[in-house]
Amino acid sequence: MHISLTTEEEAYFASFLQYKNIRRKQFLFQEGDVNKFQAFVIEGCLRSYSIDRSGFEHVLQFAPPGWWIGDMQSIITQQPGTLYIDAIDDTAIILLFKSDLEKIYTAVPKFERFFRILAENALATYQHRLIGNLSLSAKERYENFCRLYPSLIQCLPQKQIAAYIGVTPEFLSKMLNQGTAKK
Amino acid sequence: MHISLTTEEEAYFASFLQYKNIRRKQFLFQEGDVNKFQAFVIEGCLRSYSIDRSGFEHVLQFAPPGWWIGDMQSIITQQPGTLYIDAIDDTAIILLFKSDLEKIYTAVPKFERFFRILAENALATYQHRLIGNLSLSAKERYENFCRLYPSLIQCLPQKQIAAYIGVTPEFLSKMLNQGTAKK
DNA sequence: AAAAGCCATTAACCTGGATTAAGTTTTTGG
DNA sequence: CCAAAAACTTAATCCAGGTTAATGGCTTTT
Repeated sequence: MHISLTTEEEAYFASFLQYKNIRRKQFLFQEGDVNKFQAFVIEGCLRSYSIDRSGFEHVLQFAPPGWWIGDMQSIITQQPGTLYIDAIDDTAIILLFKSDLEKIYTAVPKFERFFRILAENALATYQHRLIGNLSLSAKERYENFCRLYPSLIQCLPQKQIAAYIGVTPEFLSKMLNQGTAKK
Repeated sequence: MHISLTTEEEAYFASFLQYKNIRRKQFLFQEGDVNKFQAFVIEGCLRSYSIDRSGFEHVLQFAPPGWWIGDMQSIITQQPGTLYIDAIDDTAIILLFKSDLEKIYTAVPKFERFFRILAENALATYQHRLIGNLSLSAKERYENFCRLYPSLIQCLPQKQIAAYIGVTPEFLSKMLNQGTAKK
């Protein structure tokens, strides 16, 4: 994806990767920690979210297989983060530490390109979601969600979807059950 | 900022920059165009926004001096964009074309780093704003806005601020005038 | 200097979604 | 396999913020 590597470059990169398993409901990262790595999901699913002062969760991102996740603000500044990241299912991930990534950038500048492209794509995705949150109704945001994460609709508790699109679980339930004509 | 350059590198980079002036209310970019450049603001102020199907504007970004602006989605994919970009005041900008930027990346890989860091910072900013839109009241979003763009509060019409924080101009006006004790 | 817009304000009324508080079903961990 | 915890549903009530519309002050255009 995005760049092509020699076998040595691949091996060099792979030498920094750390494999890890996380059990359902366990935390990878909590508010107040300094986030020192990005995580790449191989199997299962992670989520990042914040908890507001009333105790409600707001989901920033789900990470099914193939997605990267981390508390970007904290990774960049190396200050304590504001997000939580935990596992929705038992999950297998690869960790890539910021300190290693900096070595990699120096040794193989091609990786700057790879992560630049990654960041630019993510940026465009968040801009699109923000516009959606400013201009669309709850139902339309739900439909967008279904388009973005088709694999997750079946396996995700409704309240997680509610926390992503920005409504209460009660409202989402009402919304889904009144489009349905009932005998 | 972010990287250090030799004088040759600086000159090489500068050779691609195109200076341009835009008059207040004129468009730099419109929905349906393919965005072929990023713009860097030297003086004045630009804004990017979308128009929803009811005709309401939603501001994605303001760009006072020192900020970059563009329709990221369109720049990446080179497909027609969904945003509008216009000038709030008479504005001086520098254009950097995507096609030139690709040459620059190849010639001086350091620039990959520069724009990676730029994209990562922007990404963290949008994540933060999204969390705010999910968890904060209109008044708190207004206060955040004042913190983010202190230089703009005075010179920006209220309806633009409303379109950024996600409320109607009528509601913003009500909100601002009822905290104030009158006589 | 009249006309035409644009912007801010105010006020009465409306509504999408929140809150609260049950009750029911499903999941899960032991 | 069972008890407890999560997750989902329903319904009544409430409210932040939207809608509509009228008014008056600026600014721009002619």
